Parts: sequence; structure tokens; C-alpha cells
Amino acid sequence: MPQKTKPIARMKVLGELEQDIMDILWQLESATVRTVFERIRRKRRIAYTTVMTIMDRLYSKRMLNRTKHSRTYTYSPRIPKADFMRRASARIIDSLVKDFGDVAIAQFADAIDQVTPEKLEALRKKVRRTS
Amino acid sequence: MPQKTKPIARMKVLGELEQDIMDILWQLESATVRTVFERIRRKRRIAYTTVMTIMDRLYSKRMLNRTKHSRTYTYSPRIPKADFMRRASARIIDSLVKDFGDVAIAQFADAIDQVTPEKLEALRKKVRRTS
DNA sequence: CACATGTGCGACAGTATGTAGTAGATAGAT
DNA sequence: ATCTATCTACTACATACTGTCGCACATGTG
Repeated sequence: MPQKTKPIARMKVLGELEQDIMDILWQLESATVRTVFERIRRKRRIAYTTVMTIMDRLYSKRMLNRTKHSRTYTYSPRIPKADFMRRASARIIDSLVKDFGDVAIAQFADAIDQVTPEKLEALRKKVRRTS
Repeated sequence: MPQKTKPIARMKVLGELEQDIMDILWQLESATVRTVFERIRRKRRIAYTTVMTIMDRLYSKRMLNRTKHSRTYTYSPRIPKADFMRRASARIIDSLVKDFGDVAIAQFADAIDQVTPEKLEALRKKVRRTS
């Protein structure tokens, strides 16, 4: 019989639509499904309920908070985008090192070579600031 | 109606079982399903056909070559493990930079700080050698 | 030829994501 | 008070990928 399948670690923590929605929320600070829906509609045809479902899932995943105002929920990101990015990339880097060890490290080095030392210093400071 | 879903980029190019099987193949250079099956059996209970299916999928994904000897296929890795690791981690790092940009770069720097400069130099050489 | 073993093919579970319909609740307008 | 627009809840399906097998069929070997 089929066994329980462990979920595969994902490179993208969020799917495309999830990401789009989070970006809107991060930009607006907080918003209703309707607001997000209308924003997305500017770019592509999508149903209201689709947006609602995704926002609900993001809430379940604890990416969003929500508070009810009369009949309507207002959603807002649980953490700032910068924090999210830091955590997400840290997680991915960790598992990259776990899986590929030295090979990964060496390529980090290569990636960094593309950056000037000054800029790198600035980046480190910035990223650590809100750690 | 449901639309086509773009597959999500994966952090692990291979699943657990796929990885186990590839590791055995890389170690043995080449092997039949039966051989791989027996090796895996030492660790866990699994059906012959499961191993076969996965090896077939790895063949479809062009991770493995196969040649038929009378009724039996002999499988072998298409590329050395080192190459695979280099390519896989490079792909992941690329998409990490694409998604997280500076944040990722800064954390590469942090990851590298854990390594002595001498070791780092050695790593870079080693990794580049078979590029 | 009988049989053991290998392969081919199909199938289903579980997880994640995208997509949406429908039913039921309800605030607000008239 | 009733109607209506709008929200949320629930359900459901498609697609992908991985793990897991069963079964039928082919075939080399003794």
C-alpha cells in the first residue's frame, strides 16, 4: 500500500499567485480580499473566490493575520517582507548546505565575487539590522 | 475551469528515494534494478517494482543511461555525482538570487564566514576543476 | 517446456498549488 | 421588513511530482 509521502522541500516558499498576493499585502500593509482581487484583476483574469481561497491558505500557513470588520476580513502580513525574505533564503541556504555541502559553499563564493566588497559590506549590515 | 499549473521549482532536484538510488548507482558505477533493490532492502522494506519504477523515471529524466543485456537492463549515471551536485546547486543558487537578490547574497556571505579562507580557496579550485 | 525473474503499464495516495462554483450569512439600501 | 449585493465557508477539480505497488506479459535458463 501507498505510504505517507514526505513533502519535498521547495525552492520557492510561495507559489506564483501566493507571491503576487503577498506582495500586494506587503505594499498596502493590509487589505480585504476584494481589494487584492481588484489589483490582480488589472493584470489577469481571475475569480474572486480564487483570491479568497489563496488568502485563506496564506492565513492557514500563518503568513497573514486577519481581523473581522463586520462581515469582512481585513488581512495583513504577519511579518515584514524583509524578514520573510531573510528567513526564507536562510532556510533554503541551510538545506542547500546540508544537501551539497562544500559544493554549495564554493558556489556561494563564486556568486559573491560578482559583488564589490563595499556593496557586500553594506548588504551584510542591512540584512543583519533587523535580524 | 482549472488552468494549467506551472510546476514549482524544487529545492531538491531529487526525492528521497531517487537520491538514495542515485547514490547507489554513483557508488557502483552501474547496476541492475535487482542489485539496487537489494541494497536498499538492507535499510528498509520496499518492493522491487518500486525501485524499478523510480529507476525508470530517472531514466526518463535522463539521470540514468541503460543498456539491455539479454532481458535485463543495466543502469548507470549519466553524469558524475560531482557534476550533478555542481549543476544542481548552481541552479538553485541562481533562482535564489533571482528571487531574493541582495538578501540572498548577504547570506551567502554569512555562510562563507563559517569557512576558513584556506579551505575556501581549496574548495573553489576543486569545484572549478571539473567545470 | 516450466519457471523464475524482469519489464511495462497502470494505479492510487499524499502534498502543494491554481482555479472556481455554490450555498449560506448578512450588512445596507429602499 | 425585505431585497440585494457581497462575503465567507465548503467543496471540488486539474496538474505536478514523488512514493508505492500489483499484475500481466515476455523471455532466458535449466
